[in-house]
Amino acid sequence: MQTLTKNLPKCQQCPVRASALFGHLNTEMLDVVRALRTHQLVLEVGEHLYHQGDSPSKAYTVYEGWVVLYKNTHDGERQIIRFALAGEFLGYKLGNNTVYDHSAQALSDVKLCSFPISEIINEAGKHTALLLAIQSMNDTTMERCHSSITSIANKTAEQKVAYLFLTLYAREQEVRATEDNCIPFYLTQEDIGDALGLTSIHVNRVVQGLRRKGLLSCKNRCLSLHKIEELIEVAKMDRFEAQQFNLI
Amino acid sequence: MQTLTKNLPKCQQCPVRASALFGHLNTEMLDVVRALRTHQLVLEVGEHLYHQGDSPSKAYTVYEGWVVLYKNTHDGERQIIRFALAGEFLGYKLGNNTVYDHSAQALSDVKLCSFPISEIINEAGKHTALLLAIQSMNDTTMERCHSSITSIANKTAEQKVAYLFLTLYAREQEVRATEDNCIPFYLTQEDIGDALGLTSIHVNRVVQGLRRKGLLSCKNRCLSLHKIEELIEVAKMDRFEAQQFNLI
DNA sequence: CGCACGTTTGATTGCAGTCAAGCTTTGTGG
DNA sequence: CCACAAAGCTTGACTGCAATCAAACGTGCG
Repeated sequence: MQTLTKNLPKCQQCPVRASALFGHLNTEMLDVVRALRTHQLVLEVGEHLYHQGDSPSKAYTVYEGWVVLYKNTHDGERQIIRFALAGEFLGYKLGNNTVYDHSAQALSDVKLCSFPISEIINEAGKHTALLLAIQSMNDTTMERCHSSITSIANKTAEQKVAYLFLTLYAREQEVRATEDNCIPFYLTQEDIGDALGLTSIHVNRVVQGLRRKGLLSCKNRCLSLHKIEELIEVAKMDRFEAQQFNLI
Repeated sequence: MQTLTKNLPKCQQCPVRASALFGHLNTEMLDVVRALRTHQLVLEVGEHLYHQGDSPSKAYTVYEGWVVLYKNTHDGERQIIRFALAGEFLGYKLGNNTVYDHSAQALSDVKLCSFPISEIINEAGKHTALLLAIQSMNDTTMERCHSSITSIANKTAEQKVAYLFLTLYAREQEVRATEDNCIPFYLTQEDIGDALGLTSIHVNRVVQGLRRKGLLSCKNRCLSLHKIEELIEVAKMDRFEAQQFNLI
């Protein structure tokens, strides 16, 4: 893990700002936030940002790359809780005697902006706008969690996989609109399985099925969705949710 | 839904205070909170507190009874997100153009304390202690959500059911310690199925299995766990989590 | 080149869903 | 207070989706 403290990029020109935590803060508030950002972190693929059981002291926004959050399970496997993409907020948890219930690991090379939690709290007390921004980010994460539960508990393997692809695709498109409807994709089939409660073998069969139907292609760490509408149908994603993700 | 505005119980003598959102606030802060609580609500079994799609304006703490939070699924069923027991906080979500992603319904007769969200925000800006209390409640809910995902995705039906029973039992014990290790239990087997992604028929078989092993009994809306240690083993609940729930 | 990691294929197994029907409890109205 | 309906629980037979086991194939990297 490498730490950068000099020549940090300006928040106002931040490429992920629009979709990031602090997206809808005004210029003045942005200065407050920037003052909190003490440094940037660089992680290589596979490196951990924190481990389950660590005491939290910093929160982070992903500047570039993908981070996976996971819990260790009873049988020595891992359950992936969520994927944090560019612009997203993670690690925010109050620290007195509490510890992280999950680990955070880099899925690609990752760059993060780092904020001391105690100072965030401090500033949030002074600026309602910041408080609202954080709470609103929290709400989004919570809703994603709810959708995750719903998906994992009630859908077939094909529906789950299609759903996951659609949501990752939509979230990635939001930060970096690509003309060729292709996004960088850092997950192995094992990762997908660990996120959805499936074996990588079954994920493989399902992904092949989706490919054969011409709905998507996925090679060279790059995912293309060819028929969004049909995928939404396959995933049994409801219209409201599809709209929230800007898919229709 | 009935609204009470007079002779509201004092927060300082609140039976659920210790485990409630505002449990670790000092007396002074408690007065601030009480001032926010404009009224109490009374719901009968089956009544809704709010529906998926409603705009949030109030947050609530459960004063007595059980509330179920659920999402409608693509196939017309429902996925239960969580159960809110006495002392818990729900409905807290920022309101500008956003709507609830789930519904809240009374599982028993329920009494709630009601707080305008905008005023909570206001006061949280003035009192860091309140901000921390809310954030800490948020963290707990989030962690429960993570555990839910892990349980639903990776456990067998028997493990999931045992796990759910243990957690509900522990949470209920926390507010009202019962000498006869028996808690009021408001769930049907259908509810359990909807929470865990199982059919009620399969839940039935599993519950019978646990009964036959002498691990628990459940009749007359009353649940007793006879062998906690063994249930923890069956549920594959890890020691750390069991400790968090005060089960060991 | 060879190893490690990820993907692919096939055969078999088993957990939980589905369908169908009977039983028990609860609660409501005559 | 009884009758009957509705809701919830229980049982059995059968089915199917996804796990498991086993092994081969690609591919990128040291």
